[in-house]
Amino acid sequence: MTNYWLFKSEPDVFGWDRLKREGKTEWSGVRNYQARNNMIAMKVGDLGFFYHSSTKEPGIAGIVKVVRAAYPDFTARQRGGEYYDPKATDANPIWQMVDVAYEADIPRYVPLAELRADAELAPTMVLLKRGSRLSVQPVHVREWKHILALAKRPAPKPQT
DNA sequence: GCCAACGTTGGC
DNA sequence: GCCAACGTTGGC
Repeated sequence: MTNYWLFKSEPDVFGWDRLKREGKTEWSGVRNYQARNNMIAMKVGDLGFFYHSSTKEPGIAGIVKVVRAAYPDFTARQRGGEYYDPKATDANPIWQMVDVAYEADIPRYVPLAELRADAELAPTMVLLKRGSRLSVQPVHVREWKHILALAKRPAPKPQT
C-alpha cells in the first residue's frame, strides 16, 4: 500500500527544476526527530509532493517517488560539514535519509494560499496546521487526491 | 526583515 | 523532570 508524504525544500537551495534535471536526490540533512521518523516509515514506491518553502509564493511544485528506504544520513558524520552532529556515531547514526526521484509534473503549481483557502484541506492537512514547520510530513490519501484534482482545474481567480 | 510558533538545550 | 532561554523555521 502506497503512503503519501510532503517534502519541503527551498527553491533557492534545491528546487523542483533541479530535481527534475537531476532525476534523483538524497534527502539528507533532516535534523528533526519527527521528520526523521516519517522518513523511517517510508517504503520504496511511496509518493510525495515536492513543496517549495521560504519563497515568494510557497506551494506544491510536483510529485516525487521514494526510491530508497531510510538509511543513515552520512552528512551527520562529516566533521565540519553543515549537517555535522557530534552525537552521531557509526553504531548510532541518529539521523536517517531516503532517496527520492522525480516522478511526475502536476498540471499547475498549487500555491499555499489556495490550499489554505480550501475547506476540505484546511482542517486536517499537517502543512496548514498553525505553526507547522515539519519538513517531512504525511499526507492523507484523501488530501492527496483532492490536491491532484485541484491541480487539474484552472487556477482560481484571485480574491479581491 | 519581522516575528509567531515550535523544538532543543541545559541549569537546577 | 521542569522550564526558561535560545535557535530555527517559514509565512507574510
